[in-house]
Amino acid sequence: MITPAQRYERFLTELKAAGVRLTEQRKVIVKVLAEARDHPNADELYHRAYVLDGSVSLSTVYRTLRLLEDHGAIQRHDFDAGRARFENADSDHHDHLIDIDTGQVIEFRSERIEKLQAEIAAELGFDIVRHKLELYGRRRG
Amino acid sequence: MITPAQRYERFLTELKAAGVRLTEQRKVIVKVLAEARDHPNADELYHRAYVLDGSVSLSTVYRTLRLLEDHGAIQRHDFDAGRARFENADSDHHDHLIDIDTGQVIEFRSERIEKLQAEIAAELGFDIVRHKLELYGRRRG
DNA sequence: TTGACAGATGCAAGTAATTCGCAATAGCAT
DNA sequence: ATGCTATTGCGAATTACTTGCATCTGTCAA
Repeated sequence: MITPAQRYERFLTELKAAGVRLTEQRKVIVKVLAEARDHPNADELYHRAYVLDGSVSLSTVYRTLRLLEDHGAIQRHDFDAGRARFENADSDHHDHLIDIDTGQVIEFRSERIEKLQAEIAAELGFDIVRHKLELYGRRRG
Repeated sequence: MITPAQRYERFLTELKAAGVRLTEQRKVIVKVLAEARDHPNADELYHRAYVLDGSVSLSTVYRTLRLLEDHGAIQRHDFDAGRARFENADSDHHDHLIDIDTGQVIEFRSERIEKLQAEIAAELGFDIVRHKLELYGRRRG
């Protein structure tokens, strides 16, 4: 199991190797991302980073998010339209189940669904580059 | 196979039955939607409607889209973040495969995937209310 | 058919999320 | 330490959509 600290180091190493300048602000934002156990949006990330370092601005959060996304370090989601959410991309691929009553996001993975998707795309003459599978449900009770 | 004209009449009947006022603008917008074979966004719908009736405004397009969505007559999609697209909701449920090179949207349906999704949700203790499955792919060549 | 009125419309202004221009600042290689 | 260039914060701009308000128009009762 990878720890937040390990993930943080891994992020920095990766960025450095890519020739990215390691500014104080980027380090803080990356740290916040590495420690996130949820799927925060830009504003939430900004607030968490600001607490650690008041020199972080929202603009830089947005710029850093794009940078990290371009480097494949994080993943962007659009669960609810109008507000992107982010998560580390180092873990295995998974899909999401969103509790429509609480907004809670549950991660899951199904080999069978992955395989079926590839089959369907192949039948239509396509190769899948990425996909989005979100289940919106209500807890049984 | 339902024709655009039939779909148009069905829309009007449905709205009238719901006590919705049938204004000239709404009729034009509904007509454009009934005839759409693609998944147009608000702006595209506005332009198509404007050609038929210059008294249609973008505001009314947005207001009508929300009205129709609330009545379950159309479906909203957020394929690419930032721009919602719409389609008639009268056809059977289907998912979408988006060609990342051309933006073309292909519809498909897989019973097996639908069933798997329900199974997965059940395992996690949820009932699915709705879901979103979008495959983003590239044509084989 | 007409008249009244609640609900719908266009316009322009307002939001919310995100991006951008620019002058000041700070990594990092030397 | 120094210089070059990328990066930053700020506020303004952009995009997609929503809303306030005065005016207009379906609809229904007479």
